[in-house]
Amino acid sequence: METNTEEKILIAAREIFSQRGFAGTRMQEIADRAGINKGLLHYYFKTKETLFKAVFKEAFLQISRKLNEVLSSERPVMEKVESIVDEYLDLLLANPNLPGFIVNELHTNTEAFIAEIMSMSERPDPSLLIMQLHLDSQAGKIRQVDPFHTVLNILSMCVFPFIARPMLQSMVHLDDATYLHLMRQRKAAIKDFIRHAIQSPDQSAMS
Amino acid sequence: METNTEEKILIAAREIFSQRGFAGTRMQEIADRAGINKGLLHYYFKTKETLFKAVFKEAFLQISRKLNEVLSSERPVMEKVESIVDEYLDLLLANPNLPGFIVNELHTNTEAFIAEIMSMSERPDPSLLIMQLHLDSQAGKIRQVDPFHTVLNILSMCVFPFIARPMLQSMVHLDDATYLHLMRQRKAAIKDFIRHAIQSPDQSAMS
DNA sequence: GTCTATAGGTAGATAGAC
DNA sequence: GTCTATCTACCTATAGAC
Repeated sequence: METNTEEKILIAAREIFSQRGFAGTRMQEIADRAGINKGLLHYYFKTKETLFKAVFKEAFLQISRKLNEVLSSERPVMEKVESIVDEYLDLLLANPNLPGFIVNELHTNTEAFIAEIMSMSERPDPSLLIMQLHLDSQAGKIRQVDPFHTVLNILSMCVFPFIARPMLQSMVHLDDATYLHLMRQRKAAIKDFIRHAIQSPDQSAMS
Repeated sequence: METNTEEKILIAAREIFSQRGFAGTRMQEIADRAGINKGLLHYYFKTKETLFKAVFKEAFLQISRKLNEVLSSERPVMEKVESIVDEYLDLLLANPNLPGFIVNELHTNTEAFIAEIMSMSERPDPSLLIMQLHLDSQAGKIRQVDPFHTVLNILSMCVFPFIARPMLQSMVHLDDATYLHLMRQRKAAIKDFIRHAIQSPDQSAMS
């Protein structure tokens, strides 16, 4: 229950920045949410940009660390793919507007700003998984697929529903509870979809 | 070659708003891009919000019209799915940052604002396709799949790569030309992926 | 460390000449 | 219709009291 001021500011800043974006955020709103005044904000974080970078870096690291963790593990390809879906969806369910925040800021801001942010943290690297898919594909262990597009398909199915949530919810008129319920079903749905999409013909005949 | 002032403004506004978002856009920047001054902007569009709504409505209509057009056609399910991928990707390739713009604004702005925008234009309605998938699934014409998640998977694979472009390009270090080249390959890659993911076991044994 | 008050700059919008 | 000049409001950041 002991939350110091700096932590209170960061908590508030995470919420506001991730919801409104950098340009749409007012320092006043962060101060209000944190239960302090504007002056104190600048005492802890000299500028709006400083505070934003702290929040964004943290968010980006959360995503990229998790992604790298699963992408670089040495397991067999289908196991690995399934663990990507499982673990990545866990992260997204716990932080539903993380990907929207990141993608939005990378899209809105200048390239210099992006480059600076990117240099702060290791980028996710899918090349090992792509290589694995390529080899297994050659060896006939999975169906002949384009490895790059396959990885992209997997990421798409996991992340997109969270980014496009407002759009999707208005399309099908789902309340928040129902939407989250569907997201929790997605792990199974995505893994099933992928399995059938990439399994070799012999195996699919057996199923 | 005859472009009147209103059209020049709209062209400039499309570019700036879709790149920087509503909050990040300066009227001055739009005026500069259009080659006119701020005063004239307000002569044609009373407020920044008026101008934004004109631009956003147009963008949203472009997406939803195309989507509805394919979603509501009366063709057999696999044909329909393939035409969604084909036609939707054509639209996205012609307007690469359309989805990022829309998703970003729906995410950043208040619910009241979103509701107002949504009421302006018919929403895309996937229920017919969901129903078709359900029936074909029951009838054994395709594999037993969850129709909702299947539709979501299809949309995800089409749209996500465009929304997450800056993120993806930095992950794999692709220049713009290479990235666009990969996007043009996606039609085939996605259709292949879907086909194998939802085809019934009998058919897959034959392939 | 925390507050109030305010400086300094910028952005949206208007007024008025041409 | 198009321009320049300006008003007004707001927002980041700082100064200074406690």
